[in-house]
Amino acid sequence: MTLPAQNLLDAETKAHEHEDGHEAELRLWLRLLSFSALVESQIRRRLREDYRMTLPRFDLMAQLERAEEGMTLNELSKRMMVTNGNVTGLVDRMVAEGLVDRRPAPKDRRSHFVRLTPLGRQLFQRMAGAHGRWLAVLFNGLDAKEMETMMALLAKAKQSARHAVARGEVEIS
Amino acid sequence: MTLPAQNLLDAETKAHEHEDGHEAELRLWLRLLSFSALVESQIRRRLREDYRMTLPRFDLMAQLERAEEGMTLNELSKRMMVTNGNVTGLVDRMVAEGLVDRRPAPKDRRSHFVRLTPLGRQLFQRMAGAHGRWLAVLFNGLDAKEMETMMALLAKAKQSARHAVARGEVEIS
DNA sequence: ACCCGATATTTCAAATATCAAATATCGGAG
DNA sequence: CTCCGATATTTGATATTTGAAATATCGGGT
Repeated sequence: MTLPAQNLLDAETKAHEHEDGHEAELRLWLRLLSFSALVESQIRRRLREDYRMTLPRFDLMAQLERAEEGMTLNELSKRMMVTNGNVTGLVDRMVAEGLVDRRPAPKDRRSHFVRLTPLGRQLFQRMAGAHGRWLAVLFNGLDAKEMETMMALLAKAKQSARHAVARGEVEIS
Repeated sequence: MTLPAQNLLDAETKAHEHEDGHEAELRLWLRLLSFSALVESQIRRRLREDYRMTLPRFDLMAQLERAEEGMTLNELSKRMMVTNGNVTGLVDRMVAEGLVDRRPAPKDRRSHFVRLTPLGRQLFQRMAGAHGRWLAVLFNGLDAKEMETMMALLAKAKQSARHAVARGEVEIS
């Protein structure tokens, strides 16, 4: 049996080094979020000012750029990691603007292929060049080796998160 | 005067080693985005399922948690890196739910302080614990040293981006 | 052929987000 | 004190986003 004094000490120690227990993960996550919000706001602003383009539309076009024949809405929504309904609305507006077109899939009457129109492709190419240059400026403070390290760590982190999700471990309270 | 053949070679070389020129930055940025989207979607889901809470509301509460007396809408919007109008709407809804309260600032009649209600504070504390545990599971694959490295690199990257923004370098086409 | 669970998309309501314009107040220069 | 540029917030229009439900089609088993 432990003495009352010992119990108090345990509790205090625990509360101190605990305070939550996962400080490092939280700080890392918050820092990642604030960095990406900063970069994103800049890209958003430049796209708007220089090309009258929104970031979601640009992202969608970027997905389509390498798919000559286009891809289904489903594949788009998976790659963009957004919901189906979201992509439907985005595509609707972009079709109206002539940036992409929708056509029935040949084999499967449930699905539609979306692809860049020549206009969309042409516009995207101009934007992509500028986008790359903006990123280069924003990441200017990192050298090649640091970027490589960060790539590797992000890959590892992503793997980790994927596994946790697949195993349903995030459910553990 | 260069020969036609030389011109062709130049153009080809340029196009090849160029192709954009900033591949590393782009890949790093995309990887960071996909990782954060993955983590975010998990946190969003757990908040909804376990606490009927949305991520924006949780983020707002997290900002208020350490400010006993609350803070102005302006400070909130800066910290959350979202627009003023966005915060106005969020606070409106959260006041209606009794999670936060709004009161006039004592000195400055333009501004209002927002702070957690006792109910909001109590709820946030439960959620924050779970949130930390979710993050710990998601980041499980990184050891302490790797997290530290990533923290440092993100700090450096953020500095870099800040400087670029401050100097208006992102404007360079 | 018919049923049925799975897949692809759309629809709908509500929330979130941006941007621009409007409103209110502040605080200092003259 | 008054004007005026700066600051704090709200408002309104529109776009984006989610989550859930509805619709349509697929494809295998019977």
